[in-house]
Amino acid sequence: MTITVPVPRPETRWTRRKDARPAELLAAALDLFVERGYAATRLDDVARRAGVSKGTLYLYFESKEELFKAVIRGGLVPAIQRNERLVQDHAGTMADLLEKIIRNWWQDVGNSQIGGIPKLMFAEARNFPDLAHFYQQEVINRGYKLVGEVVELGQRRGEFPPMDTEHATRIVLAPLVFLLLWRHSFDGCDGTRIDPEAYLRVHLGIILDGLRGRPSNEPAKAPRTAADPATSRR
Amino acid sequence: MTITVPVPRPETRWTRRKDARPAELLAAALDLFVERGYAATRLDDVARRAGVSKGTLYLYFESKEELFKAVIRGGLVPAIQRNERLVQDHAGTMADLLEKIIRNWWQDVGNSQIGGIPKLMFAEARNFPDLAHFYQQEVINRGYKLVGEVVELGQRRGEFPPMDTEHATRIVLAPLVFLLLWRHSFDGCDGTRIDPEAYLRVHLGIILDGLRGRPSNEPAKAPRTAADPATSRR
Amino acid sequence: MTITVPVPRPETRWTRRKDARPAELLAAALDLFVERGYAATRLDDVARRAGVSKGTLYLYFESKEELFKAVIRGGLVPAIQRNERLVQDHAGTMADLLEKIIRNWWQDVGNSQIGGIPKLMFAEARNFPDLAHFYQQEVINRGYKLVGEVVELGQRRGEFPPMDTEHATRIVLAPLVFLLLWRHSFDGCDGTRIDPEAYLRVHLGIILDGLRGRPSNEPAKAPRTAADPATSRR
Amino acid sequence: MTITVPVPRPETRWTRRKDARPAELLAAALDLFVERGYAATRLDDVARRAGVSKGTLYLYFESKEELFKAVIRGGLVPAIQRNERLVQDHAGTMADLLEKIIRNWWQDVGNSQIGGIPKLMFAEARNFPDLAHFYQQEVINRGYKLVGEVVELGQRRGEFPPMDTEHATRIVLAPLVFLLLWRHSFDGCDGTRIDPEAYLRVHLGIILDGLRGRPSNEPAKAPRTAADPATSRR
DNA sequence: GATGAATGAGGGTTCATTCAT
DNA sequence: TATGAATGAACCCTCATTCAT
Repeated sequence: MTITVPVPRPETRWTRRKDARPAELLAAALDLFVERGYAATRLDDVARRAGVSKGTLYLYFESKEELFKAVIRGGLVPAIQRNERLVQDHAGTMADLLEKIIRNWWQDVGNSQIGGIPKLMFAEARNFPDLAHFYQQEVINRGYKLVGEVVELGQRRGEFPPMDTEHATRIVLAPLVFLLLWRHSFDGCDGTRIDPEAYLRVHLGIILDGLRGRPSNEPAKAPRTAADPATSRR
Repeated sequence: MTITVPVPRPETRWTRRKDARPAELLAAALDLFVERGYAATRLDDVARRAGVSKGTLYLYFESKEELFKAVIRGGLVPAIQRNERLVQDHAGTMADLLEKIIRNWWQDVGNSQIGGIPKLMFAEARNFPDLAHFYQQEVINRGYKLVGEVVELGQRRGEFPPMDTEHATRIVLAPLVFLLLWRHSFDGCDGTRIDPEAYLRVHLGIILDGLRGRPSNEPAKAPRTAADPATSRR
Repeated sequence: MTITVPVPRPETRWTRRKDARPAELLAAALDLFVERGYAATRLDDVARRAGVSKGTLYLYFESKEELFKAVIRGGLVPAIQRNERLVQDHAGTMADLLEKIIRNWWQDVGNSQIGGIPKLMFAEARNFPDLAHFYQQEVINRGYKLVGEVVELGQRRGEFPPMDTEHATRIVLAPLVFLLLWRHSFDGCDGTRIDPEAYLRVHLGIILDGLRGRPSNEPAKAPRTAADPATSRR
Repeated sequence: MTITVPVPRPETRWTRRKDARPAELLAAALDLFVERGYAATRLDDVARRAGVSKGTLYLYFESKEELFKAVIRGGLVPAIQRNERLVQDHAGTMADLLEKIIRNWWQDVGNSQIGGIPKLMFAEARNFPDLAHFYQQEVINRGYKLVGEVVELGQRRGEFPPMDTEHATRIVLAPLVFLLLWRHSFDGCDGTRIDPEAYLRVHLGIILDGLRGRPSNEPAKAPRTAADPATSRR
């Protein structure tokens, strides 16, 4: 019915195809929400950043709250799904799997703006109970289950000793969450900047072997020289 | 307008020595800031909760921002100081010291309202750079240094293997921060509730020995009270 | 962008002869204006109800105000004209004529949506002076003159006693206007619903007996169909 | 508790006692609502007319809708009550009573701004169902009952002939309502202005002669010469 | 002629802040 | 010191109107 002719459209402000708008708006909103928080973000600014007028926002989102929800919904689930597939297909050790998951997750989430969503969610969970519920179902619980399965499988295989898997899973996840929060709050604020690669490497090392290290023969971790992680653990 | 009869009224609301006021106001403000976040907290509510009128707030704090800063400033420093003294006086193993610190900290911070401050600070750090700076100096860095010294000393004494102490310290702290954030956001929201005691115990266990546990013969760590974790985990 | 294939599509929505459009739009607008009032009616809704897009409205009406005026203008004049002809052609008593007029008018106006126009006009007269002027000229004055002539003729013929015809005419009309307003506002709102037939019958009875006086024992007025009112009133 | 000293207060803008404010605000709101209708009335204007800022409105009324409701509530009920008492205490004929009621009502309502409320209510009843309900209960039904009792008593006493009292009551009231609406809409718009006194006199004459029937030969009503109404009916 | 995405002025509402008492 | 009425800037949201397609 509608035929898009290859004529180069002069890109007037409101000739942009409707399909692109929501994504642009969500991107702008994500930026600002992450940067300033929910309340401090003015829809005027979101609109301006997306290059549209304020009213246009309301063609696509019913309210600020709905916009917020849409940002949350679109943001993290895909990254989780990727790792869910990874877990199903993985063949090697659980330690390797954990490393891969962490690496993936950092690539997908840590380096992009959506990594700022958890900060938002922690801040606003009590103000938006239904949204918190949604987030817990779709992000937290799925991520938790994902890692939990790895931990549990590791135990069953004898790779990890028996333990309280529920809490152990949380301990595995906590430093990842912390890193995200840090990056979107204090990081660089005082000159201090956490190097994510190194931080994650150490996290993995500690998770696997603890501060006291593996009494076995090989060195758990070379402090700060940042040996090739693949080497340091084989 | 209101005529104060010269009868000595020893305990009316507004006869209270003014010294108590700031603390009452800060307590009320803390409650609400923690519960709702900075922007969503109305000074009206703070005043009402403190049992004063809105105008009175301005006798003690120049603005909402100043009130917020005062809340943050007053919040965590004392808890840190306690542990700083603990480190200086400690005699036993670093593992024991770590356990004590965590326990203290949970007692002081985890169970009180001030435990909600980190959530606030993460959320608002980018909106209040100077406050973030203060918080980083007075809370984060001091807490970091505190734990960092323990880790480092553990290494020098040979209790811990050599490692990247800076990141290791963060990995030790991250689950503590996470627990605080969780309690003031999602905890109980979905029926899921983290049991702090158990969580911290597992945390300590993992930190010290990792998921893979200590292959040697001695029990990883018997967290004070609890049954042998090996047991408790089936 | 949209390419119309030369296949003759005989009855698509937008192939309709443009002559029908204005009437459809006016009908939709009338419905909504009557239901919600001028300000609360959104052009979006008018367009949707007429099955066109919002922009199309502006092909036919310069503005919301013009649309409103068109609705009002088109509304009642035909009904008035019908009765004007009736008066000219009538042969019998004035009482009969009055009854016929009232009956006609209720048929034409009372049961249709245009009966809601007076409510609109009373509400908006002060906001649209020129429209009020038009309405007064074309509807009120003509209706007034119409009934006034009947009253006056009745007097001259001796059918009615002498009286202040101007106000008497208004008194004749007022209950008719009231009925219209009622139907489009409170009717049925509280369970109370005025039965127009009975109401009009009583009105006629009162008006006539008032105008003519009751010569004494004979039944006031037997409105066409209905059971003898004397009976119907116990 | 609060002692109002007789010192002439310099009448600063916001020293005005809180007690006076609501009435001032309601008066301003009434004026504007009546003049422009509900939607077209801006709270800014209401505030300005009352000599306060917009925010002040919200100290006294939760929303525009509540303000509207308050205007309605305060407006008409007292006038009704006055006539309710009148009915209870009345000793003479029902015709006299009706005349008094109409006269009172015009004094209380017709000449003041609150006479504009019915116009508002008819216009907005469908948009505010709960308000319509309230109005019907507190104003319409009470007024209806008031007049209905007079009519019914007149019948039982033989002063009026038997009739359908329910509708007859409405026919008595309709011209009164009409007059109010007229005054707040078209009156004077086209040069035409209804003289309330004369109009009401004629109304009464018609109603009574209709209700009582003409005793026979005496002239019902001298057209527009405005004979003393007391005379014209005895 | 018809569309519907885009606009932007305008109004209701909130709330930090002020200040006469 | 304490009050709380008053302020007014700011923000969310609506909707009549426009215009490229």
